[in-house]
Amino acid sequence: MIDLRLIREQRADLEARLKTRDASIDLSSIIERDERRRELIAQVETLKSERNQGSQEVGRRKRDGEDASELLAQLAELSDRVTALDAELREAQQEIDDALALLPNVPHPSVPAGKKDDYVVLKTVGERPDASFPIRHHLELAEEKGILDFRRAAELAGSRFPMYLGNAARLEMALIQFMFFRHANRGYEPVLPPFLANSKSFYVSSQLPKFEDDIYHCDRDDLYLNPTAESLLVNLHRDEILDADDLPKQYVAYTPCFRREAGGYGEEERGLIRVHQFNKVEMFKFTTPDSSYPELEALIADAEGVLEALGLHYRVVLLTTEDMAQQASKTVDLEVYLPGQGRYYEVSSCSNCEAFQARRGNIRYRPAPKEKPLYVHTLNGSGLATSRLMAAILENNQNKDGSVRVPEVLRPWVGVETI
RNA sequence: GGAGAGGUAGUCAAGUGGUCCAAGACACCGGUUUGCUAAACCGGCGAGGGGUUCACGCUCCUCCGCGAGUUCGAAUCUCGCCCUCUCCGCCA
Repeated sequence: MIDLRLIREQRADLEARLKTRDASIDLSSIIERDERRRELIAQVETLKSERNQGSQEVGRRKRDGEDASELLAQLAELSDRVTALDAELREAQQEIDDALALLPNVPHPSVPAGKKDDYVVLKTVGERPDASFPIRHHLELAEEKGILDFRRAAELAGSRFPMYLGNAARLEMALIQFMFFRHANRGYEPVLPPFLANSKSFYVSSQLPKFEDDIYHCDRDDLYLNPTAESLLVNLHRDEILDADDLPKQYVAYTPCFRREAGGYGEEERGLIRVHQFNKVEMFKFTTPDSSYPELEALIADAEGVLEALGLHYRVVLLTTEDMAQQASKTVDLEVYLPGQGRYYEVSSCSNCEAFQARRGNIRYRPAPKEKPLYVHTLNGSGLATSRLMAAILENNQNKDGSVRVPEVLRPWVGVETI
């Protein structure tokens, strides 16, 4: 969430920047409630101070055997007023918190203002595959080979759940292993977190309260299924004050990801493009504020390294203000080209959330001994999501006879050169 | 799931209704002494919020797992919940 003090002190500038994300944003009601809140604080604290002094006087009189009955009556009345004002204050605070929870993060100045399609292509790497023969859609090809079976998966769980069989299962596990160990061997602490978590955790990541419809919920236990390990990893240091010397702290996790995709999807997202369950290797960093943007560049480079190692053609895209997730200040996507679809698809999203999540999760660091703790910056990046990678490999590495070349780096796990 | 014990500041830990405005120790920071290191001694040392100040600061409120309640007053009493440990049950 955004710092309330900043809203109070730099309202005009802040509001202008937020409107580039959502033109309907208006900070006036938050400002008014904050003024009311501070008035109440001043009143209630004066009364509490009086009450505390009075109560101490009661204690003294009782010890000294003096009469305190008149004072007690006054204090009882005082205490009632405190209770009433406290309730009013709580309400004002809650209204402010609720409003703040829905505001998006302030976009970084380098982020282009505009709609989804106004994205900026920062660079393009590699070449599209040789189109001397018609490339087949990954779904047709995989079903023909019997290595992807959505029909049987639907019997188990409904539509849009994948079932990998045989060489697809091997390839999927190989991708996970390859990416997980690659990052783990390059300075990211490996983590296998719980795959379910409570509402507080998803509030910190900012999936809640705004995007509740997008995630699965287990009613009986009041737990949510992980939609992205970002949500889990950001909670790793919740309510902690980290040592400046330990920053940046960087982690890599493997988790399955579950998404309801409540909005639905069209024909162009057949197959593995948009599914309720997919596997993802996620990178996450906790950094100091002044190093978070250099760390974002490093994060993007680490994600790119995977695509380069797999030999896939991709481009790097800077998202616009309207297209970013609520918590992000700046987001760069890696998009891989799928010749079967004739377009690029996101396989990684790397964001700097600055202090937005840190403030929600109370994640701080101490710049130097004795100095006041400050909020860290948090960054997340897929490194990468497997389902679309699988589609990318099936389409990009296709041979004329329908066989598929297994990328060199995955062969130790897959065990064969072609599928 | 059942029974019991517990949760206090960075760590350990005292505290069972009123100078608790949370003792003490360790760790950490500064200083004194000192061939060096160490030790000893002295001092400092939690967080959030409000007010005030150019600022250093001063001042008030809140926080003893979380949330309600009783009371003039709660770390302390009551209720609910969460977590940890031990034992039992179940189980990959």
